[in-house]
Amino acid sequence: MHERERHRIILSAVQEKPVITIQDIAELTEASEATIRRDIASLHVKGKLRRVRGGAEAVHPPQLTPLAGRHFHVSESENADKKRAIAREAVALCEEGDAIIINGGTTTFQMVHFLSSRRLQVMTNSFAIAEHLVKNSKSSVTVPGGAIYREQSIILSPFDNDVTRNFYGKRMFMGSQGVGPFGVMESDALIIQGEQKLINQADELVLLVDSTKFARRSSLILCPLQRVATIITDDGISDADRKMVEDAGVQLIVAKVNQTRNSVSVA
Amino acid sequence: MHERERHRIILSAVQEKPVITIQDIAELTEASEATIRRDIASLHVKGKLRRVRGGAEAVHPPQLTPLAGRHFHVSESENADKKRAIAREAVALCEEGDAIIINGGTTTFQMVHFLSSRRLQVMTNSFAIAEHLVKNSKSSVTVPGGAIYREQSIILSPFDNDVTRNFYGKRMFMGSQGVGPFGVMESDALIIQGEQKLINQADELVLLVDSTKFARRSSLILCPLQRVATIITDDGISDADRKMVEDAGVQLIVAKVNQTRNSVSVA
DNA sequence: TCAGAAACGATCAAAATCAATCATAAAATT
DNA sequence: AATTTTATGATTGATTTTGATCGTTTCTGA
Repeated sequence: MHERERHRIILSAVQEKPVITIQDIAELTEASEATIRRDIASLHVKGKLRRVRGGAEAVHPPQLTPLAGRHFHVSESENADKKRAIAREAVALCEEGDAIIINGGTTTFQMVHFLSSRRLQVMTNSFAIAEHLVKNSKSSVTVPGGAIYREQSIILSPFDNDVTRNFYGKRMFMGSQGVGPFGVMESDALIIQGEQKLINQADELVLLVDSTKFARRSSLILCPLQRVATIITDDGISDADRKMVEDAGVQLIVAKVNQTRNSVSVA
Repeated sequence: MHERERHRIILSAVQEKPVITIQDIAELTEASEATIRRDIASLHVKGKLRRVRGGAEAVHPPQLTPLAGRHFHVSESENADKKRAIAREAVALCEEGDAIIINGGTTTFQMVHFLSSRRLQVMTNSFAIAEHLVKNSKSSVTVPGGAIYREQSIILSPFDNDVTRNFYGKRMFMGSQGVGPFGVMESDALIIQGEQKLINQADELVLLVDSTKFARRSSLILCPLQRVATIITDDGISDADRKMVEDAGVQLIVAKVNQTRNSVSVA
């Protein structure tokens, strides 16, 4: 067996299991342990994996991330204050007992903080949101069936016959990658697939986007702007964008970012 | 078992329960207590957990779980060592890549510890199991759609049209309230409803019950004993019960509970 | 307070793993 | 074809890890 082939096997093995032993690979490749050690050492200096006593482990620690997915987290922290202010307004729209749908996303995730003292009927395809609400609220929580995608923390099924059909929401809350006159845009086809299903189950769509999203464009159009009943954004929105939204007949709610608590602003 | 793998298990265990004992981990990892002490000391200086007398605790404060199911947790601690030994045998039946179904329950939940270093395709109606596997394993995780019941940590839908139908498992692992010649018994009608759906999606049923369950009777019969392919229990099972199981044509696996460390048994 | 139990730290021997070396086989070069 | 280079496997001794033991400390319950 050639060196490259062994390396391929080693790297693929290290992806599958958090740690692999020298012996495992030696057996797998029918090479001697000495050779495997050299291979691992070589891959280690190339940064393809990390060498540990007894074997090797993946460079990306696949392990516990408090919520789900590192990607989810970094993106979560950007514009966190804006997103939080927007989320507060979103929750303010809800009355006790309402049935609502929350589509997964970093902005909509912020809603959980304000939902903890509420009692609603929530359907969400976000595993992270469901987890948080189950633990920290009195709301009833419903999820669609399907596989859990760690990166986006989304539950998604390729099938049409899931319980999503049996849920009806007064409102559906969703974020997006970008908004323009052409409609609501997303970049991930996977996400769109799940969103489409939910959209049909709600009367009103409420879009949660920070003001930077009006400048962003993305590749895939989720739905036309007219389908959206309300957009909630922050006070960084431009007059042009404001007009664009209102021309489309969409209600606009602008959340003040610094206003909330600790009004110790420099004023 | 290798150092990294042990560390993974320890961290995953400390996350699930606020505090874990040295013995628990020693049993879980089949390593000596001395080694676990060293591991904990090492993880302590790395700041991954906090070392306390008798074991370790999560570095993050226990985090109030007002509704996360206290019932679930207390019941979990009863017969924990037996349940864990049984769960170990259950996971040992699985081969890499297998598609399996895990029905929610306190005994089956113990399987997650041994699954953390495996890569399987898991379908489960237990929110707690799904949560743990998503965070601490590389297995693919699929859940049925429905409402989340906090008390049992179960996802349940009254509808028939969920994605459960689209999942097939080589084996289904389940616990139960009681076992007798009449069949497998449960007390909660809600649980039965969800279990019935899953049972039809698996070739083999594997029943995980500690030996006390053979004496317990319950009101509702889930399925006849003949439907079960394998029963895994602990070494407290009586000869009569053993015979009863074998007469029904069910394979019996007896997990040794105290076998692992400190073989200072009275011989 | 005291005795027994449990947990701890230190120590040592055994086992596992590693690094270094060398001989051989394969590959590449001349 | 001859020779150099490289890769591999085996061996040996060093290093690290592990498990068991023992004496000490800490906890627990009477």
